[in-house]
Parts: sequence; structure tokens; C-alpha cells
Amino acid sequence: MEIPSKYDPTAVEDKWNSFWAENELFRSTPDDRPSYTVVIPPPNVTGVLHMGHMLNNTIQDVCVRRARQMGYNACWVPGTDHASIATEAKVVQLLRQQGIKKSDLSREDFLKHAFEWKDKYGGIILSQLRKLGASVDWKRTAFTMDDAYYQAVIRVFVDLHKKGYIYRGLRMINWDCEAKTALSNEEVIYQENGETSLLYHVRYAIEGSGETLTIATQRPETIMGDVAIAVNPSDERYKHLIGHFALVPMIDRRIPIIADDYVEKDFGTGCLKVTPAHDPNDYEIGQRHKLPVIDTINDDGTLNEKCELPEYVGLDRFEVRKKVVARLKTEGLLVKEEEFITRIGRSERTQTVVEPKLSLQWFIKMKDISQQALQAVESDEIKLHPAKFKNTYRHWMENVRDWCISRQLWWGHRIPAYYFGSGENDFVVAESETEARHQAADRLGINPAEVQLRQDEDVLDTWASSWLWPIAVFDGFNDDYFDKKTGKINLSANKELSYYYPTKVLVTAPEILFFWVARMIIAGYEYLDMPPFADVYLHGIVRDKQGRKMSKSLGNSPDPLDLIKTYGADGTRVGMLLSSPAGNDLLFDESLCEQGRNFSNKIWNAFRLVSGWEAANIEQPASASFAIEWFESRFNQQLQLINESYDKYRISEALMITYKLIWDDFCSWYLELIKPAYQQPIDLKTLSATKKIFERILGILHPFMPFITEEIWQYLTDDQVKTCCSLSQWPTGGMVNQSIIDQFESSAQVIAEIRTIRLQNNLPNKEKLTLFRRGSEGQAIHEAAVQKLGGLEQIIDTADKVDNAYTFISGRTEFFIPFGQNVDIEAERQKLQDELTYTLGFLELVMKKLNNEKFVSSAPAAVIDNERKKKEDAESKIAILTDKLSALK
RNA sequence: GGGAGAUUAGCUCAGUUGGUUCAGAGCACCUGCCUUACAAGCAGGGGGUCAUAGGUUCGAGCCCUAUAUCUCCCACCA
Repeated sequence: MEIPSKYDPTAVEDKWNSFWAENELFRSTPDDRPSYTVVIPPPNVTGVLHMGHMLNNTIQDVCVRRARQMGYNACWVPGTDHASIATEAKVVQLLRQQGIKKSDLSREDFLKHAFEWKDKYGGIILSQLRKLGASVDWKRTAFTMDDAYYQAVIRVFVDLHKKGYIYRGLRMINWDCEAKTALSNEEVIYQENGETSLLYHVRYAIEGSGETLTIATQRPETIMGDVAIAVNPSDERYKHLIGHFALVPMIDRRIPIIADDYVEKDFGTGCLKVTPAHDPNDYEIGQRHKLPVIDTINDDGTLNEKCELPEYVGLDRFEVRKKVVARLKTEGLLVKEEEFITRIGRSERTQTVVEPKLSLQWFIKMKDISQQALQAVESDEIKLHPAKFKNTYRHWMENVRDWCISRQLWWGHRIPAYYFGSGENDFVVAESETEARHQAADRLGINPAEVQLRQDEDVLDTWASSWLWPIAVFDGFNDDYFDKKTGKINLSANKELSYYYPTKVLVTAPEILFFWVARMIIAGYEYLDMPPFADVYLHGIVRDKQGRKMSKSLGNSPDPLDLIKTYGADGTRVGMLLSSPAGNDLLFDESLCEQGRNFSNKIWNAFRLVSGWEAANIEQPASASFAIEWFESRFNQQLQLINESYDKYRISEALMITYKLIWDDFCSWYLELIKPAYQQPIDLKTLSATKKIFERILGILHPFMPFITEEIWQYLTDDQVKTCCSLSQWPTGGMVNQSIIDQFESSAQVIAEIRTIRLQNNLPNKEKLTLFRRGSEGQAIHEAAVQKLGGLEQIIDTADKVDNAYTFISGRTEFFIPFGQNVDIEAERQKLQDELTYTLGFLELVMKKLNNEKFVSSAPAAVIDNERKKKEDAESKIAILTDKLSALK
């Protein structure tokens, strides 16, 4: 059979992907094994795979595949998030392209469009995940708006309302005038260096005096909503005016001049116009001074009749700003315009300038409900990796603010509040309309049929559904398990949940530590008194080589599917992980994937070599038995390190150890040592040991490179039971024979010296050399191995030094290779001189320590002994070198 | 403004309680090789005052103090 010298991933990957899928290899159902559960951070249902997903899911797959090999019942649950704002924005945009305005549609019609769209384009990302090799249980694919999930979200709302955690309140919120929705703080973005804006200095007349006051404002269009002017109480310039009244320009409404510490004397003019409806701080000042609220701006950003100037009603706020400025200028009230840098908040989704707005919204009280979640991380019941995020987490949790969970959208879970009157408290909260109707009827004392019900128009914040993800995907809130009286889940009744929950590790980005991670922890304790996961692995953002965030507009984000096509899924996975320490951002460079692909190829060729050998019943060479014995110890030693790295979630470190073990130790050393001469057969013993070693190597490599390992596995194994590398056992450790590892190290060092001499003196590899050895009591080398890889004719022990020879020292042993024709004595002398100089310097440092009485008296014995040994070694080396140098002269 | 973290080779990063030749790895770079698994390769090599200045210690990349620079998070001035 001819195997190509270059590994072609495409066909192999398709083959195994279909095989895994058809055989449901990653299907998980509860059994006797311990569980290892991972829930995917659900990507937006409308999303397409980008580099961030690539990294995120590769890490998860590595953990899950290894756990599966280690004998856990690994269950990785895939799914998607309905992502209310993001998806609704996309649907609205699409409809607009078709000439349909959202405002022309009824809620039902809009949702129909949205679901059609979701069915058509949604979940593309999941099929893309398959290409990457993600070993998820496809049968468990969940969606945050599945019927059962929807019900869970509503049930939790009702429950939290009952428990008193949910309330409805008037709050200053961030308002997106274009999407006409409230935004959470986290959905408001600020440009990095601020934006240039104008600060307008506007003169206000003071009632009953000729004096005027000048205020500075960014937002002259809100002047008509002014209810006061505030100054700092200690500001001498304005003290005498406190208690007087000013007149709002253009409309001449009387407003008080008040004193408030919030005002900074040094900013602007030291006078602040107070507009409670349009600024959060002004709102608070207004509350403190019991001032009225005049809301002059509509939901869509246009002005309303409260501005008292009919000509502005219906115009957009920015349009009005221009007109107001012009008018103030004409009336001589505009003192000056000043440029300054400010940080303007914009909607993450629509880029519109965010409008602070007073509004009735639904909130979750966070303080009490989050206490256990804070504790859990503090006490390491939940471990964050890297641990530095503990600080960030604590800081946020200790200063947690109430969570505004209502969004003025249609796509999402509709808030289960039903209004039956116009009073502020004329509403009930219930899981169904029927139930609401009965409750309302009770409140009103009338027949349920007569109640006029109106359900709240708003939907819930996306995170108010995804925070239930680790519970809801296992049906935790189902009727059978959820106790409405206690508001707890009866875990023992739910076989799935009690088996799979808590999950093992959550892999996600630090940017959503609060949005999502913290809230899942809160929900876990609220409903199960248990954490949702044991570990949280926080990986960084994928950036480009120059450290810029990857974005569509910069065009600096490669398409992961293209990378997979070019470098193979295995190569791309390795590329992603090569430079990805936990918690640090990853500076992605396509050459890393190239390195990954080259690694695939290296393994492929190692396999080609081994599979091409003819076996014969011949004696096993000494170099081969040594190689096998050494490699087994080496493997066991490195496996231990790999396992430790995994335990600490240092995935890229685990990969690097694996990479070097395979490339350097296995390919460069082991295979070269056992390789039979050209067209010679290999002995049976060595071949079978090598196949076993190869299997173990595939085992540790499998989590990183599932496809190529699966492919090679098929050729290597005759064992019908373990036909799949994906289901193979994670290699178990074994004995580490340190003395054989040391022997190998010494031998390798000698081989390298011989190779250097060859290279520096143009001695062809084909020319067999003779190596003389003098004084071998120090480190033992393995003669057969050195002979083979050094290209030696023979090794001869000698009691005397050999003249006219290249020399080197390894340990306390001297080695000689007699000169051939092309010899550069001067270079040889210089080499020895350099080594002597270095060793003398080294000895000096050691002696400095040993002559220091305080060192000798206070350092531990082991450290001192070591210094003594260093001294002896150095002295003997100096003697040899001096000797040689004189011989060369 | 508040908080957290970082600064080690050209680049990205390790360096676990201060003590093995501790100054490391990968990539990049340089030199020589198309040697029979692999040029997507092989062999060899150069490269760092561990940000700066002090301090503690027999001994500091590691501990302490100050300074500089950078990153992130939170809050935010009309």
C-alpha cells in the first residue's frame, strides 16, 4: 500500500466526522461511570463561527476528549442562545431589506418571521463546530427558546417574584432610541479615547435681578427639561444666588438655584443645569431636592410637547440641538462653544447614542441572592483559572447592583406579568394566562371570564435565560422536579440532573464573567444549593499579531473554516492552543496553524516509517532494546508532567510537552535509534514494542488532534475491542528509571558533540569514525546507541590521551576523534581555550560561595554538597583542558 | 477617580515555598545538509545587566520600598 508523504487532512476528517456521528460515539446517558459534564457557552443562534468560538470550543473538546479517555462518562452539551437583541436586530434588518418595517407588523407576525429566519439560518454555527471535531452529544442540542426552556425561564421569573427578588421600578436606564429598548450597562460601549464634543456655555437670567448665570452643557436640547440650577455650596461666586430663581432660556420657566456637593467648582462654569429626566446624576440630584421630572424626549429620540416649544415637537434630539444652539446664538445667550473630549455611550448593537431615560422596568435584587455565589468563589468551592480573576469577581460581587431584566423587544421570553387595571400595582405574575386570570379575578373579586388582561409587552434580558443553562439543559425546572412551594429543585427526582450536575468545567471568556458566569453561580445556589461547575477556565480574546481585536471592519479575522481547509482541523486546533496561556489574550498568527499542520505531517511520516517496516525473526540490537527501555521511562516521566498541566488547566503547556515528547524524543531520538539499516528488516520484538509505544503516543495526542490520531490508530491496532482512538484509554503512568534516563542524556550529549565535530570539520556523515574514550567512571554512555547515531566504527577505551585528535569532555570523561585530513588546529585550540576560560570563571563563583563562612554555616547540607561536587567537577575539567592545550602547542 | 495585574531573548510566554550549570521553551534568526519517514524536513549554532533605583539575605528573576511604562476591569464630570 502506498501512503502519500504528505498528510491530507480533508478526506480523513470527513470520514471520521461521519463515522463518529453515525455511530453516536459521543452520546452520553447516565451509567455507572463518574460523569464529566461540560455545557457549551451557547453561541448566538444567528452566529457564524469565528476565531473566538474556535478557541473556546477547542479547549472544551480537549478537556472532554481526555476525560472520556480517562474513563469518565463525558457529556458535552451543545446548543444555541436566542440572543434577543442581536437576533432581533438582524431580523429587523432583513425585513427592512424586504421593505417591511417592524412597526408595521404585529408581534405575532414578527415572531413568525423571526422563527422562520431562525429555522433557516440559525444553528449554522453548530454544523461548523462539527468540522472542528467537537465531540458533543448532538442529541442533547438545546436552544434557549425551546418550549421546555421557555417554560423554565418563566417559572423562574414567577418564583423570584414570589420570593420578593423581582420588583418593578422607575429607574434611569440606558435607552436605545433606534431599537427602542433598554440596554444594560454592559451593552453600552464607550469609544476608547472618547469622542470630541462641544461644551456649550449658556447664559440663564436670574429672576428679579440683572445678574445672569452661565452653565456649561453638552446637551442644549434638554434645556427645556431643566428643573434647577445647581452650584457647589462652598462656591463663593454663587453663594449669594442660592435660593433665588433662574429662568430657563427660550421658555422662561422659573427654576430654583440650589446647592449640591455633586457639582464640581472647577468643571465648566461651576454651574450645573439639572435635568432629571435626561441624566442619571441629575436624576439623583432631583431626588435629593424633591424636584419634578420633565421628560421632553420620546422613546424614538424625538422631542415631545413637554418641551413647550411646538416647533421642536417631533424633531430628533440632534436636530433640535442644532436649532437650539442657533437660536441661543441669535438671542445672545450662547456665551461660548468649547471643544472637549467626552465619553459618549453608544448602543453595542445599533451604535446609536444612548439616551438616559426614566422608565418602568423589571429588576432583580442582587444583594441577598448573590451572597452564596460570592462565598463559593472566595472559598474555592468554585475555582477560577487563572486565579487572578478572583479579585475581579469579588470586587463586582461586593458592589453588585440590581439587574434590569426587561427589554423592549419581541424576540425573547415575554415577561409573565399581566395587567388588569391602570394602577401601579394592578398586575399579577403567573406562569400562564389562565392562572393570571384567576389571580386577577381574586384580586378584583369578579368572575375570571370578565377580567380584562393585558400581558407585559417586554421580554427578558438574554442573560436572564442563559443563567439557567447548566440546569435547564437537563430539564431541571420541569414540573416533576421543581417544587413551587419551596422554590427549589428536587435533585434526587431528576436522574439526569443528579447524574450530570454540577458540571465539571466551564470554558469561557473573562468578558462575560459577570453577565453570565456569576449569574449561573447565583442560580445554581438559588435552585440547587450547589455550584453549577467546579472549575471555570477563562481564556483570553483572540487578537491579531499586532494585538488588535479581531473584527469584521478591520478585516483581520481569518475564517476558521478556511484555516481548517488549509491546515486541517488538527493543525488549526494545535495552532490555536500553541500560544494560549489561560487568561491571557491570544495573539493569533496563521503561522501557528502552519506549525500545527507540520506537526500533523511529522506524525504522519513517523507512522509511514513504522508501517513500512518488514519484520523478521532476527536478534534485537542492543541500541533498540536500550531505546525502548529509555523511551518508556521518558514517556512515563513526561506523562506525569502532562497530567499535572491538565490538572492546572495549563492546556498549552500540556500541548507543548506532548509536542516535544513526540517530535524530539520519539521521532528524532527513538525512531532513529531503532531504525534498521536501509532495506533491512526489523526484529519482531522492537516492532511490536514500537507499535505499543505509538499507541500510547496517539493516546496523549488524541485530545489535541482527534482526526489524525483516529486515522493512524486504525492501522496500528489489531485489537477489535478498542477500534476507536476516541474511545481508547488515556495512557496510565509507569515506572521511571532515572538511571537509564541519565544514561541516555550522557549518550545524547556525546552524540551531539560528535555531530558538531563532523559539521565544523566537514567530516561527511557517511565516513565512519573511531571514538577513543579515556576515564569512563563518571557517566556511563550506552555504547551501541552512541555508535549508531554517532556513525562510529568503534569505541576504544584508552588509558592514555590521544594526540592529534578532536577532543571533548562529557562529565569527567575525555573523548578523542583522531584528525583526518582537513584539520584546523588553531580553531581547535581556541575552542579549548574558551571552554577553559568559562570553567575557570565558573569555579571562581563556586569557590566564592564555599569560602563564605556564612554560606557554609547557614545553607542546607544538600546545597553545600552540591557546591562541593561542582567544585570537583570543575577542577578535574580544568586539569584535562590545560593538559590538552599544552599538547596542542 | 477606584481596583487588579504585568514588565524575563527579535516575538509570544514558562520560571511552583529564595539554593542543582538558573537564566529556560516555542517560534523567528544564522550555518551546513535534497542522508533511504518527513525540505511541511535533518543536524548544529548565536542571542537576555530578568523595566529602573535602593533594601533584606551567606545567597534575589523570585521577598520589601520607591520610580517608570503598559494592560485590563469598574465607576464616571455637566
